[in-house]
This record gives sequence, structure tokens and C-alpha cells, in this order.
Amino acid sequence: MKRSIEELISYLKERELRPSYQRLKILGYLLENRNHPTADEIYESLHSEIPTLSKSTVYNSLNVFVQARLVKQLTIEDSDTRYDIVTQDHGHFKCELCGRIYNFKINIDGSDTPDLKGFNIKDRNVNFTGTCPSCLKGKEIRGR
Amino acid sequence: MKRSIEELISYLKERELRPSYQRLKILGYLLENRNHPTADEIYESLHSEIPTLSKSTVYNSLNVFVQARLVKQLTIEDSDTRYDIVTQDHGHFKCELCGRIYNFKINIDGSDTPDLKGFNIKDRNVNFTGTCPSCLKGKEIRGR
DNA sequence: TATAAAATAAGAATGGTTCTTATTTTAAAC
DNA sequence: GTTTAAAATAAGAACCATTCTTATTTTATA
Repeated sequence: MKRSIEELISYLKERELRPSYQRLKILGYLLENRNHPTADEIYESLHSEIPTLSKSTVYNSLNVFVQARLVKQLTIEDSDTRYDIVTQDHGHFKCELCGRIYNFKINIDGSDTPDLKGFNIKDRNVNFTGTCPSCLKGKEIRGR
Repeated sequence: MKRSIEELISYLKERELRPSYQRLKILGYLLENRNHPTADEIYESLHSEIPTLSKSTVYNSLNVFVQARLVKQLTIEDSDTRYDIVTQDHGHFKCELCGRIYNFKINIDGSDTPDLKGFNIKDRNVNFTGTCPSCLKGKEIRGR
């Protein structure tokens, strides 16, 4: 269900970020599209709605959101930077066939990892790649 | 201890990769420098030794090594692509102050993760960022 | 309403990586 | 050792994701 504008404004004001129209749209997009979009996907989608939207604005806004810990930036493979509105630690699985990204629950915070004794952990990323059940099923059916 | 040329040649031949001089040097570099270097770091280092070495060759060789699963490509944050000769699953911790990358042992293969039931997992990456003990110590001493 | 600070627009610039093509190197066959 | 085909390299152009620059617009405060 779509968030109200007031909710989105709150999101930003709580973090002392000015709620410009563009920022609200970008934030709204991330809340409605939890498929870890790239900056380009966000831009392409909103650009049709806001013809004057600048790609610089999208990048700038995303960077500001990441800085404010409102959004999480993730790179699962290559230099494929994506954004996630769910900032609590969780894993990401990327299917190499269809490219879809699945979230999964993780139980790893590193505090009990001997190798990391004395380290101050700020961010945790768990990223897997492989083949999802849908694509595995497709392969089997095609007899590959 | 430096690996013999014969060992390096074996590494490549086992995977049906032609052991050109440049490839042997790049592979040797990764074995001797297990600090997850970037392509540029590898290039800059070897370039003084092989003045005609091309950056394309470094990228090409690294990509071929990754393809052959001889080397692992990792991206801990941003679009900071690095290479690791240790291909067994393990975690990486990157210090945001000094930039150093630490390896740590992980106990996560996903086979017991309910959310990933039916998935075929090919690669696992666990990446943390934060502050390492050395930098934390430095901060304390400076009274920050 | 006025004003200062922040954000945006638009495109230039940057830099990491890939592409292109001529040349060189490798390896197999003889 | 020579020949030859295939693979790899060199060198720089090209690409593209992202950042930078600066004039203009928007936001928020007084």
C-alpha cells in the first residue's frame, strides 16, 4: 500500500533532510519497489513522470539517503550498485540466470567470530549468487 | 615463499589456460600479495617490471582467472573491485579508516537457511565494514 | 514577503572497465 | 627447428556509471 506523503516527509525530517519533491518520489519508489533497483532503474522509471528529473539528482539523493542510513547500498557482483530500503541486516541472493534478487534471513553479526575480536562492525553484507528455484525448474523442464 | 614458475604453469595448465609470461606474473603477484589488490594496483606494480604490460591484459587475465575459478572477485563497498587468490569461502572486513581488508572465517553455507530452500548456491560473499582494532586504538589514544 | 541555504538541472568530466584491431606469442604438427 | 593456426597482448579508443560544476530553482526561516 502506498505511503502517504506525510509519512515520507516524516522519514526525511526525522533525519534532517529537506523533503524536496524529487526526494519524496525517489523514497516512495524504493518503498514501493523492494527489488533492489539500480540508480538507473530508479531514474528511468521516475523520469517519465518527472521529465526534468536529473540523473545527478537521483545519485545525489541516494547518496544522501545512504549517508543518513535510510537506505542501504549493496553490490552483489561486479560493479552492480543497488539500493535497498530495508536496512536491517539480511542476505541477498542473486540469480545468475534471471537476475532476480531474493532476500534471506541471516544469523551472523560477527560478534562471536574470533577473527573479528576487537573490531567495530558497522555494516554487514551477505551476498550469494547461483540459480533460483524458478530457473532451476526451467532448466529441468528443458532437459538441459 | 615464492612459488616456482613450474607451479604457476601447472596452476594454469590444469585449467586449460595458456601460461603466457604476463599471466604468470599476474598470478604470482596475487599469490605473493594476498591483500585483495585492485586491477589498478596489480597493473601499477607489474608495469614497472614489464614496461609494455597493457592494462587490458591485466583486466583480461583477471577475468579469465575469475572465469576459471582460480581467483575470486570481490566488491566490499562502492564499486571497489578487488581480487583474491583464496577462493574458499571466507569473510572480508574492510576498515573505513585505513582501508585495510581483513579475512575472517565464516560458518555460513546457506544450506540450512529456510529462505534459500531449493536454491543452487554457487558463490558466497560475506563483507563487513567498520573500524579495525588498530584504528580504534589510534582513536582512543588521540582522545577522540 | 524577503532572504539565505540547500537542492536541482544539465551537461561536462572523471575514471574504471571493455572494445577494437594490428601484432606478438604460444603450442601443436611435422 | 620450422610452419601455421589459435590465442594473447599492446595500445589506445570507447563506453558507461558516477561525480563534478555552476546557474537556477526550491525550501524554510525570520
